[in-house]
Amino acid sequence: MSATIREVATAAGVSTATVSRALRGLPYVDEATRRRVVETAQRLDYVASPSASRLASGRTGTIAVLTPYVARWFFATVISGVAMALTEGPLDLLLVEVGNPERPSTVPLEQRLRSRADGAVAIALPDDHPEISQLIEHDFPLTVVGSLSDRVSSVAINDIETGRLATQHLINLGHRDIGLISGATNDDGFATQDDRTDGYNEALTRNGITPSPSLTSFGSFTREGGERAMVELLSRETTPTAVFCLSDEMAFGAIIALRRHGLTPGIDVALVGVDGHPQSELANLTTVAQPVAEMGRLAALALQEKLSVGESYVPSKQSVSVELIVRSSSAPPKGN
Amino acid sequence: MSATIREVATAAGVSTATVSRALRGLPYVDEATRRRVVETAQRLDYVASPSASRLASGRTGTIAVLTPYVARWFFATVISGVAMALTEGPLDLLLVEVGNPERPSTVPLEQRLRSRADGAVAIALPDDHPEISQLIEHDFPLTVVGSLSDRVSSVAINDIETGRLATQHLINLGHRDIGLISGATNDDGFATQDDRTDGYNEALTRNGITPSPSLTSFGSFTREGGERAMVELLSRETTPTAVFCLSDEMAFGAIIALRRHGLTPGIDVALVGVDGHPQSELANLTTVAQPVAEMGRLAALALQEKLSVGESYVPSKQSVSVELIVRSSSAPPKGN
DNA sequence: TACCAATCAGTAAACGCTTGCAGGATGGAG
DNA sequence: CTCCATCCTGCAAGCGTTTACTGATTGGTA
Repeated sequence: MSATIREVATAAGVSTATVSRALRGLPYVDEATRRRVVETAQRLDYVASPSASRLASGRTGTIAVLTPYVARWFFATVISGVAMALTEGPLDLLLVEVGNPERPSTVPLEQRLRSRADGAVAIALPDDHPEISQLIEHDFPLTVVGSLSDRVSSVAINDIETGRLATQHLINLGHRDIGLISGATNDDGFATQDDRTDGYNEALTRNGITPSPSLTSFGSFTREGGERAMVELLSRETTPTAVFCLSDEMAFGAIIALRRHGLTPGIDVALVGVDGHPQSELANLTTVAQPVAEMGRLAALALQEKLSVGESYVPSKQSVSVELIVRSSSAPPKGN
Repeated sequence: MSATIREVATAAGVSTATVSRALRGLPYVDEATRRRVVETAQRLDYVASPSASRLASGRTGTIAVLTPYVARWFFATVISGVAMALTEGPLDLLLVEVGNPERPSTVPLEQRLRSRADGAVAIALPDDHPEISQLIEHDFPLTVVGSLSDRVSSVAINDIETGRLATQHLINLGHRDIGLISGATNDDGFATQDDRTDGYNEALTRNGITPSPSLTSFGSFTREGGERAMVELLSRETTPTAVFCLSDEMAFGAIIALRRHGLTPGIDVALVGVDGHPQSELANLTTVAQPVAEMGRLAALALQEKLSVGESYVPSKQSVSVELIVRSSSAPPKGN
């Protein structure tokens, strides 16, 4: 195999303790000795065995990313943000699928992470998700992105404001019958969804419009779902002149549905999404953009902070700002 | 902390060796003993320390995914395919950024992986990429997806056929001046790109059309790049009536560029992409679709096969089939 | 009945680091 | 010149598993 610390020690004429200290930049090592050790290690192509140092030190030097999906844009982009933050240091990134309803896991999350990662950042998983909650109770260092939390550090946009912003934009354009394409129909605590919906309702109410449940449908945050949801809205008694989609991907689906019905987004039905998805420009989609990669980076940094501070760490809530990007999918209603 | 194997052993009234064997399902342990051990382990909430078993066994139970990008659709989707294959077993997935020109790494890849993963699957990295090549020379178990290789197992589409298919489609529609939006301008061995280009040239030649370098531009496989490349093509002396884009994302950029110039894809300029990107439907983009997630899954399976077989493993080349999906972005030239 | 193969279980030696502890220099202060 | 704090280094005890080996049963066979 590869050289061991003992071989390096022998070759450099020191003890393994000194090699260990020298290579990790610990104090109390003579500069000349350190140079000699480093040089020897290089010459022997020595790299410390992670398993051995993990076992001995109790630290794993890896952080886990917990995500329900890895290929969907939002999730993949957060992951890349985390990766970005990590490549600065020597930390490993362990990818763990969690909370994907289609592929439930058999082993409890806490057990899958124990002695395997020093901490984790969870993507779009609320802190009351069963597995996440369990993790927190075990005092597993955690940071969440995509939802705010009182229990652990979190990075997210203000979802209420986001909903308000998008809806107000449509109202300003003159729309009154504003539909909503939401996510999951079962209301099991998906805060993001609830908050955006609250913002939507708030904006309506504030402008003297009574929210109507008949203008809401659900698209499970997927393109296909968005398509179905739009079709459904189009088949309701009163059809909206504008629709607020809780994600760009659902908005993409909505666009496709409109097209199928011979309708044009922005002409026949105004559309606003959320995300700032790369393809929103292509789709001419008005959207409330969030700095997704940056959110991942911030979450990773917060986690590292927590890991280095230890016990006395105080959870922080970072709320990053969104930006309304207006494109031709949102325009005044036909009459105007 | 958590229970150790010794505590379980004591509690179950056996030796640690027996616990180890019982829990891992090894033979030569009495069924009654095994049950007792398993039950005890469960009761004590025991989970074997990965570091310890890795150190003792020499196996890491981890496979690394090497990728230049984690957020781009193709890469993210391959990763998800790998993850899919891994969740069947107890393997960890280590995510490693490699070969992203914008963020070069300081430590040699081989050292970053040594004793850290049992094997790796590399995404869209040719087997003659410096770091990958070095890995292969060190006999590090590797599988590549996105390019075929003679040195290690690989999963990919037939890129030549892909180029031919797309180009022939355009020719069949009646086009003669068929442009090409390729990837990187510097020809450092990106086989995928070269092969698709070969297929393009072949199709042209076979139909009596002489390929002209003045109809090629480069978009670095990004949307922005595709946009620039299209703008450039539109400014050439003879402008193509159709353009073959080596990726859907570049085609998206091309569409945007066309729109800026008041041109309509499929009417003024026919467009074909490669990938089967989820948003290709939204963009009405004709594309040569590849089963990306499946490719990731196959690569992961091949790697596991290699790991379990060992020395005598013979590298395999898996060529998965593509499918031309025709949409309105490709239509006969205006005159017809 | 004697013998052997197959099963089951335990002992203890790795695996390759980290780190508490202690000892030897060294140099400045008193 | 003595004393002490500081710096440097080595010793050796873990860290928690895995896995040869060895030994003890057991049951089948000749």
